[in-house]
Amino acid sequence: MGNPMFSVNPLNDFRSECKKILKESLKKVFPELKIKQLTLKKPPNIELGHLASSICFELAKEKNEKPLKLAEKLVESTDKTKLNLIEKVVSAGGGYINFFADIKKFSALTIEAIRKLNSEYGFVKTDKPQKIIVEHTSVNPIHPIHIGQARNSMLGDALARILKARGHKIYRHYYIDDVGRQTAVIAYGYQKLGKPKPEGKPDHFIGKIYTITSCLIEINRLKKELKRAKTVSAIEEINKINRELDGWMAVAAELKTKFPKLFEKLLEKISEDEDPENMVNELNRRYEKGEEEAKKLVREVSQLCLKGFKETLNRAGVFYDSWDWESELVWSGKVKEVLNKLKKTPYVFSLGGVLEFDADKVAETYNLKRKLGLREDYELPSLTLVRADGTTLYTTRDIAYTLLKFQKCEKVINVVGMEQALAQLQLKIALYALGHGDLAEKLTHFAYNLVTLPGYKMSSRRGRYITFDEVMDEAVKRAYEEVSKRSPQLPEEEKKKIANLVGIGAVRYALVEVDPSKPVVFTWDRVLNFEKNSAPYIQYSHARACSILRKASRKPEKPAYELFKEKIEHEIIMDLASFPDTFIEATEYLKPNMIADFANTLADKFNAFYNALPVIKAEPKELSDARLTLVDAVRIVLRNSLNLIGIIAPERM
RNA sequence: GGGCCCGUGGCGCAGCUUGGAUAGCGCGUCGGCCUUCUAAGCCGGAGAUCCUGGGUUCAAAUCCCAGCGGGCCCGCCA
Repeated sequence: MGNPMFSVNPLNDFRSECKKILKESLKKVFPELKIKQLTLKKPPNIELGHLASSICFELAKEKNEKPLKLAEKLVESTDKTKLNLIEKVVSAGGGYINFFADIKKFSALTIEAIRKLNSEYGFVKTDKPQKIIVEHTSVNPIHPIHIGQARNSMLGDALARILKARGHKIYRHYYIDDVGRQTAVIAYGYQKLGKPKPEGKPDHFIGKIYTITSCLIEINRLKKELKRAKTVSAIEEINKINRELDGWMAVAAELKTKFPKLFEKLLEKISEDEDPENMVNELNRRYEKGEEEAKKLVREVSQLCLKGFKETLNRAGVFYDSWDWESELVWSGKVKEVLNKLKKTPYVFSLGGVLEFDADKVAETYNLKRKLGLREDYELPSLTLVRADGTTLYTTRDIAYTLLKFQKCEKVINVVGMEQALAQLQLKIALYALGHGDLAEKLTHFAYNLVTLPGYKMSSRRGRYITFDEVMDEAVKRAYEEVSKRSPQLPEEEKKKIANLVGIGAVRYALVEVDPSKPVVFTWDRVLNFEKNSAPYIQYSHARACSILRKASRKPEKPAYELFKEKIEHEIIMDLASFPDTFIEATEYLKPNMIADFANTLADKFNAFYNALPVIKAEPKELSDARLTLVDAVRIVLRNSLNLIGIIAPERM
């Protein structure tokens, strides 16, 4: 047969051989049987075998025989002369067929593949590479990125990394939402303050102004509404407004204590205006129209904020290929164009001066409900496309943006919070209405759940959030203390470098490790976890592997893999061989958390191995050599898997 | 009211797409291990109606139906 010297997917090689052998046996025992797809799984315990088939359970009924009897027959009829990677085949349990790998050959195949492919091991290339845009983060440039939004960045960046490793051409896009009322609010406040030079990090500075301005405008608006309600004595409405007002007054009090100077100044300046809310709306209208003065103002604020974002994201290891301004879509007429096309369809209607899009009708007409996973009797809400004052809404502009994205790629992945699921669905349906059903099918909403603070939701408008920056600061600080304590001999520069990649790694890991569909309650000890099931734990395992290799100070010359007799060694080899499988699955199902999980499991096993068995001093030397190659392979796979989720693997810590 | 998502030891999670052998892991807890390659570590113990009830199946944490609990959405916000 002739084994190749190395393999891109050792487990798959073994699995293929098992399937082939099993198929031949089946053919021998049941010549008339037409064999469907065989799936082999890992038994719960490696002592039972490396792969197992449960086919006999299915066959039992049809053949009217006990599963175990069938398994025994099939095992007996295997052609032992054809076994290569397989050491033996046995029947077991109630009727499983278990395959044992030949440890010597399988280890050689796996370890040599890893050491040969090195930084490419595991990253099995797709046979249909695509151009894919991953749009992620896209935080509005009105306040710093908070820890909830950081989940978006971490997931989006990890997705981009794994898809790239899979062989796709990836473009990372940041959509700058500089159009809309929220941006007008911050621009208004910034102007009222006389366009001040930022104190501290610009996005943090902007964030304070935004929250205070937004709060003051809200209070002003509610007070007016209250007055109006009182003139008509609408009791229920008065109560409702009062409750809301109380809430905002509490926010105002909070903000006043936190930022007294800024608060006082903004209060004074905003009080000069009779109707600040209208000023904001006016500014929004002027910006959409592209009036020079408005453009200059809004862009100035946005740029300031973005400067802060870039600093934060670069620090976290997140970079982009393109920063797309939403305003460009409006000014270039792309939004208008889309709107005109939509108006020509039978799905757009005018209601009280606003333009509405009848998503339900489109879904009915094109028979989309089943396809989109909705019940037939579910009525989709309509989508407002244009306000009474002629300005557009976010999703309207997003339709134009989506079409623009598809000019550059074949597939779009939007990393957007789960709470926007309906809007993302309406966007998709709008594409069908425009005759771009083909594109709609290549548009993926990668949804993730909220990060909440214990007891309450984060709210940018209320200034209640924990910033990504402060979380990273705290994590790096803690990592520094830890490194200083554990490795005082290291030079200061190196300690800082390690603290940085460990601290940030911890934060990244904490945010990708959980299934995106599950909510995360932010607690400091969760993100600052430096013990098991954390990036530092995996990084530490990697550093330990490096340390062994460093101290060995010799190349493994004659590794004798047949000397791997320990269960833990076999388990590690199996894990290492499985990495390509895990990678492919994580990529195809868009599950970056699988990678985190894999790395953690491998680190666990490696630490158990580290503790139980000597490497450098193992006897005979051929075993020591074999273990050295195993350690080297673990080192490579830990590093590769960490890199996939944007975490750096240090050689010392 | 309707839609989407989640529900696994005291707490936090994995497993569910593709049903299969004793349901994995972390925190906490109890007890051990630094004169041997970094103790950010390792080993062992205690601890589970896999939300409930039906159904499908030789086999259900996993698939289907109904219900319960929690979150999110249903805006001329994003």
